[in-house]
Amino acid sequence: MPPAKPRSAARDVARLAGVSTATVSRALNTPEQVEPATRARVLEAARKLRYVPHGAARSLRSARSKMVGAVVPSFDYALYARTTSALQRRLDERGYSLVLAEHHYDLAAETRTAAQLVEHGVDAFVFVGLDHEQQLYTLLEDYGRPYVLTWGVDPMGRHPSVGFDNRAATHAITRHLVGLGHRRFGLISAPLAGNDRARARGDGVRAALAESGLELAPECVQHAPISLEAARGAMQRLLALPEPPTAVVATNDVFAVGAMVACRQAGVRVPQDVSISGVDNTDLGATQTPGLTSIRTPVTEIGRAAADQLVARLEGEPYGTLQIYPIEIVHRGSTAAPGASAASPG
Amino acid sequence: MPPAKPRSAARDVARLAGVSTATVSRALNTPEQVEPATRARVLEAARKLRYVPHGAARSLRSARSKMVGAVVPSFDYALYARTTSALQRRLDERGYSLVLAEHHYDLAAETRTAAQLVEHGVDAFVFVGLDHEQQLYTLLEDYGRPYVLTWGVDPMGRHPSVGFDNRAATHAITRHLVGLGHRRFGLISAPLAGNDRARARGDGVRAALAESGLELAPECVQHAPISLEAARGAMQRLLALPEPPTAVVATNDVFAVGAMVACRQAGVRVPQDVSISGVDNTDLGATQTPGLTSIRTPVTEIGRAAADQLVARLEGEPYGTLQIYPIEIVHRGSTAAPGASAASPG
DNA sequence: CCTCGTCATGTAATCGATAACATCGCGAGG
DNA sequence: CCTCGCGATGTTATCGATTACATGACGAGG
Repeated sequence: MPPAKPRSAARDVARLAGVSTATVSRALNTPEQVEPATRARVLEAARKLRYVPHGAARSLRSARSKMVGAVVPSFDYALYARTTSALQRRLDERGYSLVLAEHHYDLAAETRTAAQLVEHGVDAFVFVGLDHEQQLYTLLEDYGRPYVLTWGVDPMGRHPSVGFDNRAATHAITRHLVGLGHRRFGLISAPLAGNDRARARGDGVRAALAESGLELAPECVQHAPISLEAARGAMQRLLALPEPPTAVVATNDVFAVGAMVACRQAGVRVPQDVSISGVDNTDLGATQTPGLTSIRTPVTEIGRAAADQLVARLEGEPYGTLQIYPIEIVHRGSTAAPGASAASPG
Repeated sequence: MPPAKPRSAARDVARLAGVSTATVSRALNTPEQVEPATRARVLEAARKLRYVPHGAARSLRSARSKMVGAVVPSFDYALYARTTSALQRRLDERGYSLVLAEHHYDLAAETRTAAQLVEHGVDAFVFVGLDHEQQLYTLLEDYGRPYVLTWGVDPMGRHPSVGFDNRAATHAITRHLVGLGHRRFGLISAPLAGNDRARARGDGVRAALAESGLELAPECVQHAPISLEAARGAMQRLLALPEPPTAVVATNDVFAVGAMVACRQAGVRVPQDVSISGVDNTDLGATQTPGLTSIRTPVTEIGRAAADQLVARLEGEPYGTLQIYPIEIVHRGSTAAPGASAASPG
């Protein structure tokens, strides 16, 4: 490595501009406090020296790093990526940076990661879902770090959250399927441990069925890690049942597409032999043949709202702690009345 | 916000353990330098007080933040997400954290973002592709920050890079299609500005065609931003040509799937009427009907190798600056001889 | 003409961990 | 028995920007 040119410090800028380091700091941070002529000299000097303030020194002194941390389950799931992208854009507009980490659906890892980020001086946090270790909340409170939970709304309002009603999402889809005449349902869901979204979505299915006097047979419920491959296996098990379901509700699009793949391979027709629905309305589902009926979830809205709330709190502006966005069914060709001929293509 | 409990500092741990702050620091960072009994007392005290070292103070003094920054074009493209995920896991294993940012295919934004991260004390950088502003390299050199370019390999070896031969990827696919008997080709590519991957992939197509005395008609080349919708439009334009191509090479799977959607809507059969191929071998392509022929690219390998190289450089270990991974065609049903009946399903 | 307040700027303490240097104690070698 | 050396630990200067406080100049009001 070539010997690094020593970075310019506030001291160098001060010398060049003929002022003190205090004035440099003021010219950059509270420009209205400094004579326009002086300010101009300082800014010019800073530009010439390509001065970049030393963030560590700044956070050390001012206890502010202008970094927001997001700890998501996985980068790999398209939805979180979209939300994170929206989050970053909005933070960027407000002069904050995003630090991103994943915990691979391990809540203990999530707490450890958050601790590391606190160590690095991250000012505020975004988490996914409502299920978290008590220890995480303790950490955040001890260090006075604001946070927002996303993708779910805390019914008790104990934690600031932005999201939508996960239960309502699958409830709406299930009602739709019941309305089409389905009576025997399957459910493909993520493991429930530490995943409130999966629980709420499962509950939505059960509640909608109960309203019509139906229920979910235990053998018709399959849990799988979020991957196409696992979902394919889950669907294969459902198809192998003596009396397979005529409608399968998947708690997200990845599961639903995995299920469609399994049907294709088994020669089971969608939607004539089985209807399949997802949640999240991803490109993956939308481009299948037939198109996947799904629920549009407020992916980018969540990211933006989380950013707005955190920045507001950090800057001492007013903010609301609970934001619920509406969802919407997107009908495509993967759902139809049982035994019907193909629905309009999606 | 409840009044934050003042965070425990090294001083508090020192007091509780009956040692000096220097010993606390040593017990945590260079444990072999401290008496086992003392070390145990310190660690116990740190645990009790839930002590988290102050990262800003540490970086200020030691000029090390243990953070690696990755600036990617977009979180939204599944491939970068996979690579980033692998990168983060490996960094985590080595005791580093990942700071992630996106630049939305804007190289000036990329440089600005990197400057911000330097300001926050990020130790080393990962970038995507070979095209970057000279100013970015200057910044990195001035501040002595190691970096790796990913997803492409620098033929001149001027910059450390890990990736694969983008040109070879489309070259191989095009040769395959020529071998099947195709003579009239289409290309759907990302805009070339600031995107060396797109350029290399386009070159690969042209080179393979040239070897068989063929060429790409100008009207058969479509540029589009990376989105399904844009790719659909591009394919519609190709289909509207007086003499549409019988084989369309897309420079990534998103384009290819967008093209398949356009065909479906236009009643054009894949692969009988037109063959379509992608690059990157994503789930999106793999689950289409028919399955998309694509190129498996070393997504996770790139992330891991980038992490390994940077950590090695930061820790003063030996490292190689150039790593090229092999690629592989994945044949599925979307490619066949022109006018053939359906190939084996994918 | 003198005093006081205000605005612009300088001076120096400060944030918390690290690391160079100082010190202490103990065992080995002369 | 004394000294030297080394390992363990303490003391303190330091990283760079911020900010409380000090200073000095200038103008208004008595």
